[in-house]
Amino acid sequence: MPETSLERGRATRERLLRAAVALIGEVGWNGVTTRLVAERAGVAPGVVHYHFGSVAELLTAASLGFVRELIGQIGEELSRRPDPEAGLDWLMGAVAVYAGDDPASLLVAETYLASTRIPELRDRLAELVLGFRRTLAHWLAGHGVEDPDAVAALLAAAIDGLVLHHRLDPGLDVAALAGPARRLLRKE
Amino acid sequence: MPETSLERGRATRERLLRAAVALIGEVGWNGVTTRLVAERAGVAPGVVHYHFGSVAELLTAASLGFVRELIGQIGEELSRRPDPEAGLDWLMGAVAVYAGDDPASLLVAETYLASTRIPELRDRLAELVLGFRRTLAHWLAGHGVEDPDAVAALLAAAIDGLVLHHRLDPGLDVAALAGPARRLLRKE
DNA sequence: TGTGAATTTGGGCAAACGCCCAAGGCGGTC
DNA sequence: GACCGCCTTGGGCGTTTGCCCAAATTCACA
Repeated sequence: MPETSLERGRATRERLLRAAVALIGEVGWNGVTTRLVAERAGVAPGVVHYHFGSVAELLTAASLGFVRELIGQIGEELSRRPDPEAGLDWLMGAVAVYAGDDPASLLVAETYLASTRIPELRDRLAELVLGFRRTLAHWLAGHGVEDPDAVAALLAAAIDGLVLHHRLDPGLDVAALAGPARRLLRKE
Repeated sequence: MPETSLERGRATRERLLRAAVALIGEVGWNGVTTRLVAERAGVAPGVVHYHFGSVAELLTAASLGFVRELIGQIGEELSRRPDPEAGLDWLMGAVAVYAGDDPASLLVAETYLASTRIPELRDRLAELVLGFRRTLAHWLAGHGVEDPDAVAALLAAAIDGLVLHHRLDPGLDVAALAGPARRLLRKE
């Protein structure tokens, strides 16, 4: 299996990123240590600081990559729905699937919080969230919803908030909120 | 100023709790250390583990106390409003005041996140949030809003989500969202 | 088969961590 | 004034942390 050093390096870097994504959700942003992520990736501890300047840098890259992909997938799913009502139903259903204690939900929450302490992360995350809100607003506007920007901001915030609350109250029936949420789509 | 040992102890404990509240917002849950909180409170490091079993215990007590008071104040303010529309306006205005990077907002966010790793904290926080949602639902129901429970859940989630998003995008005009949010209050 | 650049190894370092504890105040009670 | 219980002090213990680095390894290429 011929393999150049560069390719091996790239593959190792990728393994570190994947290990970091998994661990942020499992043990939290501050729980991910040099040695832990190295062990999970199956490499020696020193490798971490060869590929990344610091642990924080690794975590930043890993979390941003994950959030970017997640947002892209949501946007794609929404664009497939025939109307905003169907989109809202799907959205609430998707949020309901995440109990709030799954690694994906936790990673997103951890990233939000960590972004308050890491300027670089905050700026990049802000771009992503802003882009998502714009996508949402554009999609709403295309279906005749009034005040699409404001409704998009409310929906985006509600989604993130629901993930947090669902964790605290697993009995919360998120999917059932789609009905009242539809009121946001109606005209004056 | 005659003062018994018990009174002095109580005062010190209170100082530690206040210092912890301030520091959680400033440096984050995991950034609060034994020595840091002791220095802020103006006491020797050993005092922390005399009054509290562990640092986590101190942080749990401090954050829960703060959130409890905050929720109580919000509920009180809402009950003073003549109708849900006015309440919503006040609520959004209050959220808008918090830029998301103030200690209070950060403390709430930190507490949410920490609660995913500390069962004791999660249970107590869940009680508080559930209570707030019930207060909100009761207030909405009293004004003839349909599906008060669902609307309360959506509003509570949106508030927390907006605090997070406002931090990422300081340009977000939260107060302006009150208009579209009113649609949630209307009858079918 | 040798050379060199990229990658990997694993131990080492200083700093910071939570928690502990013997010793020392500091009032209120006899 | 001696005692007693509560509170406070500040240093110490063992552990873990991020990051470093000289040496070893790997593989394409000469």
